[in-house]
Amino acid sequence: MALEHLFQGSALNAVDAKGRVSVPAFLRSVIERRGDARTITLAKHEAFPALSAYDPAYAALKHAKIERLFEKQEGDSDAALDYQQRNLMAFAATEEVPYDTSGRIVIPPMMRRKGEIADLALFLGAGETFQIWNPKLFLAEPKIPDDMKDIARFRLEERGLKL
Amino acid sequence: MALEHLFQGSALNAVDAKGRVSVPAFLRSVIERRGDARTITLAKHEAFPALSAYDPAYAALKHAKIERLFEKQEGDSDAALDYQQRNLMAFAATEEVPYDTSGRIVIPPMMRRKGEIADLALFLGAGETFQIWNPKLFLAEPKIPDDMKDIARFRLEERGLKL
DNA sequence: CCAAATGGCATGAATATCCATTGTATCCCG
DNA sequence: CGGGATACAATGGATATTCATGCCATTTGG
Repeated sequence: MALEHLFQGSALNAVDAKGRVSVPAFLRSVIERRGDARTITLAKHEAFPALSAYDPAYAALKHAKIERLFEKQEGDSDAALDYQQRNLMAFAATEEVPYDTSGRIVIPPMMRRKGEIADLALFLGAGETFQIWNPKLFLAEPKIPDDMKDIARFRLEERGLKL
Repeated sequence: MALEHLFQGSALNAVDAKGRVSVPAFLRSVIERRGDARTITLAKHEAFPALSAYDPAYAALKHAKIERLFEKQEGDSDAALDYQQRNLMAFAATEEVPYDTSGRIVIPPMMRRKGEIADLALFLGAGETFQIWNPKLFLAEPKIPDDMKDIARFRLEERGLKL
């Protein structure tokens, strides 16, 4: 059980007033190699103030992971509740959005709020999934090691922004 | 689970103004024997002021290791955070670049900065991966034994450079 | 009928692809 | 054993494509 193509790399793109943003081409190419879809599922990240994003192929894998975890925990007192919550988290709390011919998505208002996305979106490959951050929050996040933050610093600098 | 073909040997190639550099043919042949890809993933080396480089086959191996480790630790209090950090380190902090028909890659600006690569690139086979150094930094690195540095000295001399 | 959302097009910059030249190691035949 | 010929590798430069993004047109829903 493993996905063949992995998301990697980073990019910083502009979010316009309508919440539209280009998904970097190198991430789209992974989606299109994994399947023939042109959609992205967005979710609040479990651990960070950011969005987690993935394609339909990963959604199936995610489901399998939840099932497996449940089997492992079976018998634990709160396993059933945990299982329900994970499923809701994975499916109710997500939104699927298509990207257009030029590779742009509209971040739905709820997700924009949950991920605290403003006018810049930092895309980070994370293997099976990728993440979308407000670069400001990424730099402020204590759980992110400092040398990782260099990615954001570099991408901002590249655009002539410093923050 | 081990890769059959290993990177070995050394070479010193020129980096042009656009950041283009030829990947030595003997390294490319290993990549192409491991899989059918023609891309290289670049990362900052964990211990040295240099770049670590590998092919998609090795990236998949790395991904599998991270997943297995997580499944083993699942339930531990900080397993989830550890997992997230490992994934970001392995995938967000790296960049995948294709090489063209003549075997050249463009070192992305961020990697060029992280690896402190100037106008010469020293390629060193390291088994499962290979490294790309600024030869000047290689010679200056205290953790590298002197007889290893003879490789760089020889390659420089070969080009009529001394440093 | 208006406001907002969506899809399509234009542009400038960044990127990739192609072609040409040079150098070097190898091979073959004299 | 020597010398030329040949193939491959590395590199420089020019051209062609692609990407991100602003702008405008069309649609949709209230």
